[in-house]
Order: sequence, then C-alpha cells, then structure tokens
Amino acid sequence: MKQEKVLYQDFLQSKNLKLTKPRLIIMEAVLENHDHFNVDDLYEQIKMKHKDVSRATIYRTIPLLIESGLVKQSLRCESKDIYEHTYGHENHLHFICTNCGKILESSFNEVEKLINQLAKNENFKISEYNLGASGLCKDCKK
Amino acid sequence: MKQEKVLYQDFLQSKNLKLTKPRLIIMEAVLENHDHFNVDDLYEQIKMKHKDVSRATIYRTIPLLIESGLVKQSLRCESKDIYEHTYGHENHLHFICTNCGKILESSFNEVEKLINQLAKNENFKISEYNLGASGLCKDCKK
DNA sequence: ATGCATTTGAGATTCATTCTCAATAAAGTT
DNA sequence: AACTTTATTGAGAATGAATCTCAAATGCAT
Repeated sequence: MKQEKVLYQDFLQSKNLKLTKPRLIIMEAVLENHDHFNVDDLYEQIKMKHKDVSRATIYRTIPLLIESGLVKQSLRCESKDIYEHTYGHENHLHFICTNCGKILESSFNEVEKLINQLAKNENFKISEYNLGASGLCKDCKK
Repeated sequence: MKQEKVLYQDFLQSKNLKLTKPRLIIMEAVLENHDHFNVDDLYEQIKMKHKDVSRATIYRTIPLLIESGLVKQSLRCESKDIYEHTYGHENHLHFICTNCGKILESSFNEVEKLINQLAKNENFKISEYNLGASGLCKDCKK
C-alpha cells in the first residue's frame, strides 16, 4: 500500500530520522505480511529476496514501525516476541490453540464497545487492545 | 486458604509428585499474593521470611501451580513472565498504564459472555482468557 | 531406620534481545 | 559533484530470563 509508505516516511521525517535502505526493506517485508510474524521471519523473508539487513537493524526498526502505527506487538509465541501488521487490518480477537499453535481471529466490534465502556468507567484512555483466549481449536478438541 | 492447599496436594498426588518443603513454601508465597508477581518477587518474598528456595525450584514449580489451577500466566512486564494467583479470584480485564505501569482491573462478566459466544461460533474451546488493553490511566492522562 | 526414586541447589547453558563501536551512508552546503 | 556533519548500520559482544545438568539431599513406602 502506498498509503502506509507515506505514513512511515512522514513519521520518520517528523522525528528527524533518515529514510535509509534498511528501513525501507524492513517496511516492505512487513507490508507483505498479512498476519503474525517475528524477527526471524522478517530476517528470512528479506534474505529470500536477496536483500540483506542485519538482525540488529530489524530489532531496532520494529519500535519505529510500532510508533508509526503500521505494526503492533502481539502475543508471544515460543518465547519470541511476535508482531502483527495492523494498518489497514481490523482489530480482532485471537483464539490461540494451545495444542497446534494455530491462531484464529474473530470479530471485534461488540467486544470493543463493551471494553470502551469499562475503560470509560475507570477513566482510562485505551491506546491498544489486547484481547484473546487460549484453548483448543475445533480440530484439536477431538 | 485451606482449600487451595488441598487442591494442590491432590494434584501432586494424582501426578505422583512429592509434597516437598520447597513446593509448600512456594505455594504459601503464592497464596499471599493477591495480585501479580514474577519469579523474583516470589524469591524475595520467601527470603524475607527466612525460608530458602532456589530460583531454579521456583521456575520448576510454577508449571505445577498452573496445572493445579491456582495460578495463571499473565501479561509480561519488563521482559519477565508474570503470573497471577487466580484460584478464588474472579477473572478480570487488565488495563495497563504504559506510563506508570499501574494495572487496573475491571469486571468481566459481560465481556466473558460475548467472548464465549464468539468462541462458540468458531467451535473453539476456551481454557483461559487473556483480556486487556494498554493506554493511560486517569493520573497519567493529564 | 533403610533403600530407592524423586527433587533440590548451584552453577553452567541457552537463546532472544540489546548494546557497543568502528565503518558507512544520508542529506544539506558549497 | 565533492565535502561535512550527523545518524545509522553490521558484527559481534554483552545481558538476562529461563532452562538444563548432575551430584547431594529429601520424601516416603516398607
């Protein structure tokens, strides 16, 4: 998406950060992901395309992607931090299968309304939702 | 609470695990916590009472406490796993302040109902909820 | 008490993440 | 286009939470 690139560029500019090749490569890799990924996923994905960026730079760039609103941190998996590409992707609930690791996503609107109300009662300003449940998916239930 | 101790003992017995002194000490420390704690918190808490258990044993014992239903894993904080004493404590939502680190808890019933319905639609069997949002608490909003 | 299997403690190990620092690249200036 | 300044990068070292190892200690049935 063009729009995301612009958003990212504007963000970098507003912070006096340079639009470097590694930062672009990493952003592009993220845009290709329409679900969850971790640092190693990005690293492999970038290598696959014969580009090259160090892991250190990926680790350094993720906070920028988060601040610019393209990405958010998600649940952890296999003791690694995982992230999701959020811009242009609706918020959703995660149902994580503890048996096979699959992540189902479910709609969010009603839950969001309810949570917003609760937050209002507490006078709390939500900036990010983190909603899910773990258990067994339909295949593993049997 | 007596009941939790019994539950724990029964669990250990059912798995042919021994009821050792360290396992009791750790359980007692957990029972004293009515909110969130990490491994170091438990370690310090135990030392304070002039008892002694190694960190390794705490790490080994937590999965037992989780399996027996006294404790559940919660969000992470400062890159440490954190846990909460759940037995006899209602489920709740967490509102985590990204500025001061405070954790507010809010009621849960309606959200639970809604999520249960969504899980049912996906044919997913929930074993544990993980519900929260991060943002700014009323003091940090200003 | 005795014997056997389990558990413990201490320290070593692992592995994701962060840090360090010399080398490199971006972007503005002439 | 070459020069300057300052931010950024890559490689490897460092950190630190969590896990593992193994000899010594403990629980528990007999």
